[in-house]
Amino acid sequence: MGATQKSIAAELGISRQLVGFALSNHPGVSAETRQRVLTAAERLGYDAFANRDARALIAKRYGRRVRTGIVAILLPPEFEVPLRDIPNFSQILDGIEREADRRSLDVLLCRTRKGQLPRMIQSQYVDGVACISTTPETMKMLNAFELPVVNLGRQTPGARWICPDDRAGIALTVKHLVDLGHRRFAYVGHDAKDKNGNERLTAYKSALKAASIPFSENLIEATVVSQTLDAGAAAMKQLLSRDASFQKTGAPSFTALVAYNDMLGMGAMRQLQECGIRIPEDVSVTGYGDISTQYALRPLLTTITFSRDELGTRAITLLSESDGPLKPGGEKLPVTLKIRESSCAAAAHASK
Amino acid sequence: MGATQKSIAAELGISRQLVGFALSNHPGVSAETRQRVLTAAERLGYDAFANRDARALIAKRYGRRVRTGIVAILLPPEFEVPLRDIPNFSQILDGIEREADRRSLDVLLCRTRKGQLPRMIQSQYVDGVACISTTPETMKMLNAFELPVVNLGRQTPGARWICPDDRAGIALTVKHLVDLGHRRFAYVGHDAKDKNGNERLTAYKSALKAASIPFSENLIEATVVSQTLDAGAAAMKQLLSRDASFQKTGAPSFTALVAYNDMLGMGAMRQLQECGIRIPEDVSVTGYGDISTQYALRPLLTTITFSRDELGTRAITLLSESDGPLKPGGEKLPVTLKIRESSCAAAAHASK
DNA sequence: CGGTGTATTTAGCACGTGCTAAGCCGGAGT
DNA sequence: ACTCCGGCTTAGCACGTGCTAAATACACCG
Repeated sequence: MGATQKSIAAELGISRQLVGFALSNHPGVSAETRQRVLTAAERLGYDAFANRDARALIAKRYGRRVRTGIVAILLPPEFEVPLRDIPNFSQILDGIEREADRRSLDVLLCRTRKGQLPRMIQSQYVDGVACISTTPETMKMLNAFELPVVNLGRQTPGARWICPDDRAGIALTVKHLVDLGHRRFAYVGHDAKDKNGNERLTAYKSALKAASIPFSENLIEATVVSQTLDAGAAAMKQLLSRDASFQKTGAPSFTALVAYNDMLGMGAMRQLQECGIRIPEDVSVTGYGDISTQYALRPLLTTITFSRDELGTRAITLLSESDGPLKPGGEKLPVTLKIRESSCAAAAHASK
Repeated sequence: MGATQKSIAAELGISRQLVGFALSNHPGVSAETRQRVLTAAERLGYDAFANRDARALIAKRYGRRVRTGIVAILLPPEFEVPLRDIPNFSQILDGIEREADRRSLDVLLCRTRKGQLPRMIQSQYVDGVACISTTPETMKMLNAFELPVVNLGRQTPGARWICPDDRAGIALTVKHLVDLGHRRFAYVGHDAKDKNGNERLTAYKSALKAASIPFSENLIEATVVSQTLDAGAAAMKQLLSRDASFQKTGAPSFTALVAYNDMLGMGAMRQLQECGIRIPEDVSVTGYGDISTQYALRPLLTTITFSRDELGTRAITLLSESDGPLKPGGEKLPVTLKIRESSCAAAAHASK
């Protein structure tokens, strides 16, 4: 099927090596021979890619890397996050796939298996790796390879990452709530070990400060690592159990709730509703990440959104334009506030 | 980095060939030597996969195929269907990915580029191909390769496919509408060249017959190939322009509309609404495929759904359990009726 | 015509593997 | 002692390629 240098050489009655030189634009080949080789190669359907085993082998011989035209998407381990729970995964993938297609790259989906990096990555069979919200530990492992690697949606010091602009996002949500007249805030879903977690909480605090709203540590609730609806509900349960106002009157001491992300926000919302608290009339809730529309929960979350497409395309662009490791650091994507059904003016609450 | 047979041999002071025999369980190697080789291989981190170039090369030498541990997902060309418009793509992918992970396979996303099959498939670098609703023509091209190939969600004669059970699905929807008291039906979105199209229309006709409902060719509307909202709306416009009752009274001659799929159904619904026809009060609409929840359109479509997960897992199972071409033919997945907001009793219409 | 230099071509190695055939070595049979 | 045989080990080829070094062809000059 696929032609080889040998078969071309046999066709033209010259040596295999000469064909190799001609195909790789080596100097010292007569123009006439080169032309003959090229046309014969065309005619016989010679495809360097088809014989990539040999090329890979020879590349190893000379300590070079060979481009495979494959970029790996490293998914979080399955038991942690099913694909459909990755925020708008198909949008990210859409961006990735479109840009990869434009650059004639293929996309390989793979996962870490029991702490081990995928063999396709370990054996350097990809041109780059885009990670979906991967842990700093895994990023560190990836740094050992001579590959461009970028983490999407999660800040990881010492590695390259692309994230939504958390500071701006939280500032937008708090401003939105303040503009609606809210003065008593709570925050749910902080993870002190997480870089994004710290950034969002810091932004939250400084946004409150900017609006001269008092900040109470008591109204922050942490969650376990698993970011599920149940985790959000549990966190809210905790928060309410410490809330003197809620214990006495059934009305929480806050009218605005900022959640670390949509999933936790929805969980917290569910818990609030189960306690007879109406949303948004009693408490306005905001999320982050804009995944709530996938779920049939009401009300839809007011949240922060950003272009998942751009996240994907930017990642592929970054990877394909470098063939060595990327220098550590991050870049932030612009965010917008999506006002939906879970937030309303605090006045409604006052007049109840 | 990666150990080779050579390096193991050097370590043990034996020949490279002996190492090769020991590793491939060749008979005629003393038990002691074999054990020494295996422990040394373990210790040095010998990974057959890492040296797959050489294995691929030698496989070519002996006319064998070498397993790469990669299955390709062949997407429809980009300009036709963006990923997010593939019905519940992330669910299918979820099933694919989970089963692939379980079998230690990786998943490669690729597209046909200007009519050409992806090079990864052409050069036999995958162990199998799962196609997403691919055309019969492309399936024919794929049949030329010595690979297991299966088409998902579309019947393709001469190739292997997995589909929802169209006959049962349409029977369910028609029965649902009949049970609601509907007697006057219309159908939108027929494509005579499409196998599924024919199957659904045939099922539609025989379901009507079973309920002794008269069938009018006049109340079937075809569409162009592109299955978009606009195409659905255009088809409905056509249908209404031929509808004498609608022309005279503004009320269409049908109270139940069966659409070939959700996308066309939603388009048709939009067109009906624009003509002042209420859904479901005036006309009940059903779709097929259950993708409407992704869109913010109201009312949500009553539709046929099936397990996208199962579609994916079944595909991977099929591919990974065969290393030659699959014999042509299909299998059908069980479907269920999802009653949502677009259908209601015909009585409501009668009493209006 | 022989020598010298340059343009063009070829020989050969290596990458790491699977398989065939040939080599080695100890014990049994004649 | 010589041959033979079976178990174990090694030599060698091939897959297709990129590169180095050697070989060949060719033109030129004294």
